[in-house]
Amino acid sequence: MAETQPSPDTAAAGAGATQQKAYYVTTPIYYVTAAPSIGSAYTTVMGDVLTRWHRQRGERVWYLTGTDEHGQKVLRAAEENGMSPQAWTDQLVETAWKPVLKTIDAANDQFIRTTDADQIERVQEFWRRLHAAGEVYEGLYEGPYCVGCEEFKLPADLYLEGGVEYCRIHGTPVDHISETNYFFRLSAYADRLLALYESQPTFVQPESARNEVISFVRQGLDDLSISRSTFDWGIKVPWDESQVLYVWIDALLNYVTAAGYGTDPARFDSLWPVDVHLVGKDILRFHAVIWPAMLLAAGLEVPRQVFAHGWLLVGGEKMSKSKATAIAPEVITETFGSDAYRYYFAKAIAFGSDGSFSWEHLSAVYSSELANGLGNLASRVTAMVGRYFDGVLPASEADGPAEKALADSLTTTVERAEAAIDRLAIHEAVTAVADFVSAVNGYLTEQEPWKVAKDDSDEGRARLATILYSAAEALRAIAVLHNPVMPKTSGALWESLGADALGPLAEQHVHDAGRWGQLPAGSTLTKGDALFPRLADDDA
RNA sequence: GGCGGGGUAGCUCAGGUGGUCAGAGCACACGGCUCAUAAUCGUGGUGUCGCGGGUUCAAGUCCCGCCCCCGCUACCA
Repeated sequence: MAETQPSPDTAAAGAGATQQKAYYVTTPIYYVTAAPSIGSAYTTVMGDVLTRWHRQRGERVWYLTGTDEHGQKVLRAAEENGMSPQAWTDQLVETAWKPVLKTIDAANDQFIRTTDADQIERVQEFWRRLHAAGEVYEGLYEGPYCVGCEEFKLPADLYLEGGVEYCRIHGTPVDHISETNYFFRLSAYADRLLALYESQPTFVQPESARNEVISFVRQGLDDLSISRSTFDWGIKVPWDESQVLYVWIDALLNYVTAAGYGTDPARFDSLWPVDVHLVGKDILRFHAVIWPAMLLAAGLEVPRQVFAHGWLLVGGEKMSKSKATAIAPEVITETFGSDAYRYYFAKAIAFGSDGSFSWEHLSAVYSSELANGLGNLASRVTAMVGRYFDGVLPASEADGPAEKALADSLTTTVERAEAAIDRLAIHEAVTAVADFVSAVNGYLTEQEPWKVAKDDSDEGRARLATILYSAAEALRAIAVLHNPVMPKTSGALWESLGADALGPLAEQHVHDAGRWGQLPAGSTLTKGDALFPRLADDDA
């Protein structure tokens, strides 16, 4: 996989050209302590649907994902596996994190690693500047330290007994020690952050996330320790090589490094500020508090939005690796394919809320909506055009109220979906299209083309032609509108409709998808393999 | 403890400024149809809207109390 895949329009812009600001979206940089689960893949899929949708509006888009590889946990995992941390992350990234992008069919434009030489250099430069500007000072970090763990502990990792704090892992009393660290003057930014949340109300979304962030900052902010001296797997503090930067403090900067900060001003101007940082709500604070403060300190623009999605719940609980409820994406795609995988997560879970995952639900959605709904619709339409018109799409000559209603329904569908995408209500956008699929199935059942086909009169033939043309035209729009969610299936549908005359599917703009009558008469329709094969009993 | 979110049909969830707000999808039952992946379309029931009080002509919808679940309450990411 290429680190950077310039999109066609990037290349077309040419050197020196003033580029339109791209719609820039990021996933978190995933922490590589283990292989990816459907939890991390969920974020990537949602970002992928969102960015594919924007691309299909004809916008210039940049979609970034990547991995976060420093810190004590990674170091420890590497040691447990008898490897150097670099070798450990190298193999995990290559064998697990990059391949999962293919598994879920993500079309990211770039993949950044926090261990990339470029990233390291930019991070050091960034902090050198803040240090020089007086935003960083040397201080004492004090906290409970467990000798057994060889690390500072969090309050949650301790229990109190007889007024003494014990480490939960070792059951031994912790020491209170201090080390010299460097601190970022985060406390100085509380007011500016609150002003930001106020003046840019959608900076943190959804509302529940915004409220949590605001209430957190209102409590006041302490300065942030940004360096560690007890281990060395990290980026060296540029003015004090005995310390490494705290992992988040280097990781967050990936979003600007990837955009060309400090290396490519023109590129940076065309990408920054980021339009949306997609994050899980567990890492909201880093993105909604610390990150904008860092940017403000550096005199850079803050993100336009940080959007926190919910947990995937399995059996009512947050999916977790320790409870063995974590599911690898490929376990699902092996049975259902990447398109159904994407469709399920994009539609069945309200983006921004927690969502329940279950195999039963996944199977039910696949069967009813994809196999029986969309797949069967494509099947019946192509079969009838084949049977009654030898596979050649007839012209629509006898439009009536039913066709008008269908076309109107499509117009509404596009409006609904577009509006939903603008609010990042991705599930609503997909639902709008799914509802239209149902409407087309209803249209066919009501128009009964198989009965009209028995009428050999000119009027009968014209009516039959109109019904089948309309159904095929509706499928054309469905292919376009579902392409961001299910690119493989939509491509197959596009092909089976013989829609190539309209150009490549990816170049069909969503806002134009509702214009009725685009599919040319005379197109050759072929009934290919089932778009979504029925599940075998043991899969359901 | 404080703050925030939530407890609504078998399942997943909408609704929530008080009066067709008792809903959708799935599942289930019955009927239509037979072009299609035994698919599709229509119809139908299901619920003390967490518990107990209160305000009101009228309360899932407002007020009070209580129970339960989840998140946040800073440096694991």
